[in-house]
Amino acid sequence: MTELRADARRNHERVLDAATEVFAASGPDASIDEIARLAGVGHGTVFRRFPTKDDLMYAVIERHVAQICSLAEEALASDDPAEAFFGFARAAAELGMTTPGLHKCIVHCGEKPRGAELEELGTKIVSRAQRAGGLRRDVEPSDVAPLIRAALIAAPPGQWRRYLDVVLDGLRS
Amino acid sequence: MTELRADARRNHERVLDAATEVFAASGPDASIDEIARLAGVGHGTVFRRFPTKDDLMYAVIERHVAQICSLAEEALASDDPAEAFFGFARAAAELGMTTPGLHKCIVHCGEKPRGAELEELGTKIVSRAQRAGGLRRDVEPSDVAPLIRAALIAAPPGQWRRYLDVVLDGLRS
DNA sequence: CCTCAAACGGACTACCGAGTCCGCTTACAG
DNA sequence: CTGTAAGCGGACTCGGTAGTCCGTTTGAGG
Repeated sequence: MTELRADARRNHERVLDAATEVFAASGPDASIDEIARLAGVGHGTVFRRFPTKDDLMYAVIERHVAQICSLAEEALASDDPAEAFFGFARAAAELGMTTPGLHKCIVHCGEKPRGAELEELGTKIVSRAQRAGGLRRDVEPSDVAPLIRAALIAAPPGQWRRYLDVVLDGLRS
Repeated sequence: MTELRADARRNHERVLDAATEVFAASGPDASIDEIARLAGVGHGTVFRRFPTKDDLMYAVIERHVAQICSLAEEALASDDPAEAFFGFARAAAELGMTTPGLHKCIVHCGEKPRGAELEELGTKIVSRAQRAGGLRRDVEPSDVAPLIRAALIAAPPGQWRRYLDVVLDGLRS
C-alpha cells in the first residue's frame, strides 16, 4: 500500500486544497495558521508534511503548473506557431487569473519549482513563434512569462485583459 | 522660521535620506530599525516625525515624485506629443530604476500619496499623445504607469530596458 | 551663563508568524 | 480484540517588527 495511513493521505489532500485557496487569495503572505484552520487540521500537521512554508508553496504551484502544461501541449499541437503562442498566453492567463495570488507566489519562489517540463514547453512555443516571424526576436523565451505575469499582477481587478493585450501586442514583431 | 530646532531639522533630513536609501534597496519590507540605524538616530526619533511606517514611506515617495514632475513638465513643453510621451516614459524609468524598491513601495501604498500634480501631468501627456495618434486609445491614462512599473519590477537586474521596450511598443497605436 | 521646553534614544510592550515538541488518539495488522 | 507505531494537534519557543514611554540631553532665548 501507499505507506501512508488513510487519515494522513486525506489530510495531505485537504491541506493542499486549503493552501491553494488561501495562497490564491492572499499571495505568499498567507499564514500557515489560516491554511491549517481552513483545512480543519492543527498547524503541526501541516508542518509534518511540508517542513517549511516554502515547501508547501512549491507543492501548490507544482500542482497548478500541471494544468498549464496540458494547455501548452495543446498549443504545440497547433500548426500555426504564432497563433499557438498568443492563444496559449491568453488561455494560461485566463486559467491563472482564477487564482491571482499564485502569480505572486511564483514570483516569490523564483526559480525553485517552475516545473522543468513547463519551462521546456514554453521555450518551444516561444521560439517556434519567433522562427515563424510572429514574435519579436529580441526577447528571450524566459522573459515572456515574467512580463505577462507582471502585467496580470499590476492590473486592477476587472482590467487584466486589457493589460494583457498591451503586453501581447508589444511582443508581436 | 521653521519652528523646528536645528538638530530636529537635521535629523528629519537624515531620516528621509536613510529611508529613501533603504526603501529603494529593500522595498516596503524594510524595517524602521534599519532606517534609524543608517540615519544614526534612535528609532523613537523616526516615529516622532512619522507616526507610522506608512507615513514615512509616503514622505519618501512624495519627494521622489517631485523629481519626476519636472521631467513631466519638460515633456509637456515638447511639441511632438508622441515623442514627448515615449521620451518621458524612458526618462522616468531611467530615474526610477536608480531606486528600484520604490516601485514596490508605490504599489504598496496604492492611491494614498501619488502626488496629484504628477497624476495630472501624466494624464495630460498620455491623452495628448493619444489625440495625436501615437498611442493606442484603449488604455486609460491611469493604466500606463502601473503597466510600466510592473514590467520594471519584473525585469531581472540588468534587463529592464528590454522589458520596457516591449511594453512601450505595446502601447503604440 | 542658565533655564527649560523641545528633542533625543533606547528600553519596553504588544503582536504576529514560523517552526518544534510531546502527550494523546487512532488506523490497521495480526 | 488488541498492541503499537503512525499520525495528530495545540501549547510552546524563538525571532523579528511596529509603535510607546520616559528619563536624559541639548539648542537657543533671555
